[in-house]
Amino acid sequence: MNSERRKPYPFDEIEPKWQAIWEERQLFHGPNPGEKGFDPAKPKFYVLDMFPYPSGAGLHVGHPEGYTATDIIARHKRMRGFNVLHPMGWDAFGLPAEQYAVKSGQHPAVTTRENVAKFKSQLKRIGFSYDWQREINTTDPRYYKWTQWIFLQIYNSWFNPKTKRAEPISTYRGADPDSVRLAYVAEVPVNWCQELGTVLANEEVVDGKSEVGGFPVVRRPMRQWMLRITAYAERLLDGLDELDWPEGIKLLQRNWIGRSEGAEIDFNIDKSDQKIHVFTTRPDTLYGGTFLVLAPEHSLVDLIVTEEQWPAVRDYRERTARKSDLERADLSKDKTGVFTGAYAINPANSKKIPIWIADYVLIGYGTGAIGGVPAHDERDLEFARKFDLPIVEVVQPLAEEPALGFIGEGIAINSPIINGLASAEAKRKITAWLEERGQGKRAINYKLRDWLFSRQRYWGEPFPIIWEGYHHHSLGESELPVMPPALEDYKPIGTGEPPLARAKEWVRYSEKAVRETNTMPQWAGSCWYYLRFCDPHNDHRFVGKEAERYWMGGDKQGGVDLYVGGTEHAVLHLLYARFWQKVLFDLGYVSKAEPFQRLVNQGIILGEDNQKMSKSRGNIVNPDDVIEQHGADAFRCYEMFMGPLEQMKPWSMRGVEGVARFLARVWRLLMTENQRGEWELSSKIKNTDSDKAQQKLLHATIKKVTKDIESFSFNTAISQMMIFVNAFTNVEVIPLSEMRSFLILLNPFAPHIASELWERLTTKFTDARGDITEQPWPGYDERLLVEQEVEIVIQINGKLRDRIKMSIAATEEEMKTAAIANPKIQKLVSGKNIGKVVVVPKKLVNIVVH
RNA sequence: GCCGAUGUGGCGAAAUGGUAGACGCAACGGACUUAAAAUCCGUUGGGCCAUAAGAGGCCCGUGCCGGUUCGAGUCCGGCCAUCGGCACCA
Repeated sequence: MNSERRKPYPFDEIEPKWQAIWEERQLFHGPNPGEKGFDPAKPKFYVLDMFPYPSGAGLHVGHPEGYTATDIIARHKRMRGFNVLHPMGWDAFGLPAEQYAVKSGQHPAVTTRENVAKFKSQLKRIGFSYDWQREINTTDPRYYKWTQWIFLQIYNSWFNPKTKRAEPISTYRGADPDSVRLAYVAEVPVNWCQELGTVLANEEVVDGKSEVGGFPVVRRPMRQWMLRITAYAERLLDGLDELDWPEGIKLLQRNWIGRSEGAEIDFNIDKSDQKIHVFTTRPDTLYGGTFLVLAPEHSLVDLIVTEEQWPAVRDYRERTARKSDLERADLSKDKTGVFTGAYAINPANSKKIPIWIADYVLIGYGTGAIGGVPAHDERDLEFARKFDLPIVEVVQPLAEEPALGFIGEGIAINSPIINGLASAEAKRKITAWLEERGQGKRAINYKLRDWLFSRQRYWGEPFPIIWEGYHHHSLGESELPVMPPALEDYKPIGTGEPPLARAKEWVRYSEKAVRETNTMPQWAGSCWYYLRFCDPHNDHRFVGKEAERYWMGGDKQGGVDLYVGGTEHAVLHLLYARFWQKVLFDLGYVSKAEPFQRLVNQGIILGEDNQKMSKSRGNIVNPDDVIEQHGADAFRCYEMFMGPLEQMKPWSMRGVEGVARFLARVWRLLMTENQRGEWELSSKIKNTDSDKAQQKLLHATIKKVTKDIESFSFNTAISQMMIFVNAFTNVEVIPLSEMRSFLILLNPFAPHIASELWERLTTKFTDARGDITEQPWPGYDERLLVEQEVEIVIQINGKLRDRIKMSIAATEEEMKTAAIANPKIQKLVSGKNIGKVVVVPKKLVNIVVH
């Protein structure tokens, strides 16, 4: 006897069978315009998953959560007559493959190929209906050729502040085009990670440590490629309003962009021609400005510091430079700083105020200089108290509270020009006053920084750039793709020079020119992959015009109609991709300014212990094991049945079993086991009419499942299907057409079992043709859902007291009369005064008594 | 510190301002079986009353406190807790 427990239904046979059929018939290929099989009458629907980084660990249960949701939508939309684009690919440049290469000497491409193969087989095993003809891989030269090409478009563009659009650099009339390109080189303080041997984007640094690996990150000035994303700050912010995204994600992006309105004020320096520009959101507090603070790295420091103060300033700057971001941001520590010896003139009252440097002022925000207003800013107050600087109150709070330390809006005091004005008015007036005198202007500031776009890594896209001395030039389109050289050693050099610099032959481009040796960050490939999916094999263009217009165009709905993925990309990928899309839009290459019309985030799946899954906790669930035991359909359905998609929720193996039982019940509803232990179609299935109650249940089920799919309530859709199946256990006759309709509803969730049962029905009955995937989605008849009799709830003062059955047609008056006449109610209200009686038709009667 | 999300049985969760706990898990009881598994049937928020039994009845209950309403898990105000994001952003 086989010791292995018998499978409750033969998912291990039918799942591979249907996966092979789908592949062989290429059922899920969505044709492009002009392609064979393209039907222009069908509306398009582009449903996209965030493509994975194919790590060596393989798929975890978090990936298929979003993927199952999009698969349900994709299968549903196809059955509703849409031409569906549902692709999958690989975001395969990245650190793990490179680090493995450093250790093993194996080329990252080999590791990547293996990992992709594993991921792909795992995804296929779950039965996702991807159009595999459109598979892409960001590390494929045929793909990154176009990533490099897009970089060249960015490099060869500038942002025209008049039109607020990117334009070809040839339209720039200034002297130095290199100073305005959207891709430029700058010597900037960057996040340098010694351990990784590379610089990182702000977005890749978490709590002063690298997001990958958790290694310390320090600030260090280096020459790097930057993308001028700040030029798009306003448009990136405004564009959010029109998007159908979770408000929380929009907010994260808004906060990341961090728009502040205020003024830039020019302070003259005593005994110097230099001016210090200061950004403030509170120009109304100018009279309270009793000192200035520059960031230690501020370029004016060298010019204004007095001889006497120079040693202290130099010392302080050195100490600051050594600090990691984490140390510098440590709020618990005291404020530190050094007096420069120089003084500025407060333009409001012409008073001389001292200029300090302090590391609580950041070089990266605003102008890297602030006006210290200690009475109305916590940090300035702390600083002033520590160094005994004067404090002047200039805002009177409206409520009874002390003015000192008050940071809200109130009434201006001790400020001759604006005394008595409310803060908002005071801001306007003082800004206008400054503007008249050429001492300042209205200004908007963003937290968003330009995007540090170069990395000192091997496993990334090389830049299509060459250098002649200190001048960079772009390579021609015909020279793409620029492929990385073969290397023996992938290790970072450690000095900040990229590993590509080792390939001396490759670096030498010509007599005079050398290649850029930095590579692009991992985000580059994912910034435009959704475009490539529209036309993945095009050798002449990054995406064909017609294909782009068809899939990414459209009127109200546009671009990717539905994008599903985790919140971890809220400010990284999703911001970068929007930025590239806008540049390409400005240059006329794409139809829409926004790539992702609708975004849905799936929640994190926790381990059974309610903790985040991790190797160290040993609570990781491997999808392969689940599929082995319960089948892909059960796996899919469980992932959807766990709870609302967006919500964080713990895994439960018991829960999987429950859903597996449901699918087994579906199987046994239509199949019985004969003497020889073979499954055959149940003889109870008859091609006859269903009874009233069954009909009603079916139509209620169609309605609920349809609506729930549309609203992403997959868990309740499955509940409804369970109710449907439960109603048919132990019935004598199983009506064929009801089962047909039910299988269609089940198909997006559990496509293998639905396909198999459909096929088995079709071999015996001739009422339908073709595979289940070709069937149209069933409609429902609202009239069948209407009850003849409804249960009316009777409440007294809002409390449930009794229920009665009444005809659906009962009038409000009849309901009221029946409720009051009810003996139980009579007993309860006797001796009391009946007041208002609220009647909700078909639902309830509430009697108010006192 | 600021911003956001979430709080409902033993557990995952359902509930257009109108019967709280659908559906599933777990648990318990029963049928089938030599036995177990599987399957099927039933019970299952808490407390109290009642009864030979079967019914039946009452009170409390959606994090806490208040409010609006005939009626609040749902709306409003204030708190608490958990999770996530940002964090000296001038």
